[in-house]
Amino acid sequence: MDILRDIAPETNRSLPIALLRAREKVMGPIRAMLADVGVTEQQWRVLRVLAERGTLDPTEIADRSCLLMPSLTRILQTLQTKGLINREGHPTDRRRQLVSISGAGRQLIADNLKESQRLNAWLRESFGEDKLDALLDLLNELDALERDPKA
Amino acid sequence: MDILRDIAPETNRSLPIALLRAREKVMGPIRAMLADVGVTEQQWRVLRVLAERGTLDPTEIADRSCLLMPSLTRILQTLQTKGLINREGHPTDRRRQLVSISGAGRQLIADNLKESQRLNAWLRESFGEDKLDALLDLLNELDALERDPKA
DNA sequence: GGTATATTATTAACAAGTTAAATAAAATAC
DNA sequence: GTATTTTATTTAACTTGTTAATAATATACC
Repeated sequence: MDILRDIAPETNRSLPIALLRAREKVMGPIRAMLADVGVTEQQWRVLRVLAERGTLDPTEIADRSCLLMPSLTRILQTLQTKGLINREGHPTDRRRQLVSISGAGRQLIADNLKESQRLNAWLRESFGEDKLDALLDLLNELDALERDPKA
Repeated sequence: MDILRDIAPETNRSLPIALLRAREKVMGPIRAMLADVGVTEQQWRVLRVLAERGTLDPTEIADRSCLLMPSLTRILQTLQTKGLINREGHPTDRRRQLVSISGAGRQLIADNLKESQRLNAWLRESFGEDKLDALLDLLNELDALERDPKA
């Protein structure tokens, strides 16, 4: 009946689930805001990266927005259909392409800037600047761990 | 060009992305292990909950395994096809059903117990017991925040 | 130069996330 | 005791996550 007693901590002591719940808490309001504008959380991430860094190739976009290439391929198609990005071939490497945000894309970001800032401010205030920093530090440290294949 | 300078922190200072990366770090090895057995991360979560708490109705499974009902519906269908769970109608409330793990389901969990424990041990050792606890505390605290609709 | 290898991006196939709506049974109102 | 409302679950439609396969181009090296 309780084979798992030793490996199944209460769900709030399970790191994967705790990460899932925390992420949902943070993303919920953002998703709601974006739904009104008709873009998904991932499309928003791509637009932000492009607005922030300028023209990029898909590989770098995927890296910076934490998306896998197959997902990004579909997302770029969607964003292009919506007229939120521009794509052109890379001048010297014909495998690659160059992607940049369009004027409409910039406008969409500008339209949601204020609300996005409000959500960030809410987080900093309710949770506390110090705790937020501590949490980010721990998360980055966890992400930096190296796991050797079969230790 | 940099409308976002003030709301777009470096990606490792963005909480949603940091949570995403940390989760991938933790789940990667687990997913790899489960792939060999032919179950997904979410199916594994459902099986664990059932093994841990016994017979439950879908609503409680969804709550404990952090899945939305539509996802759970599909997952339960898959698990039933694989013979890993049993389903029966609720004796008094015919809207509900009762789900329990099958012998094969228990066996699958037992087969992966050792490896799962090794992964947990690796995490505790590489990251540190104290940091792990601190991280879980912060995540739970974040999850407990109340956000009023339009503050 | 020409072949093997690596890199970039896309496609395919299936599982899951998300929102909205549909369905069905039970509880409640009056 | 029927109409209405609430609750439990499923279905639908669309987007993304994930792994594997494929096509096209670049690079390495003989």
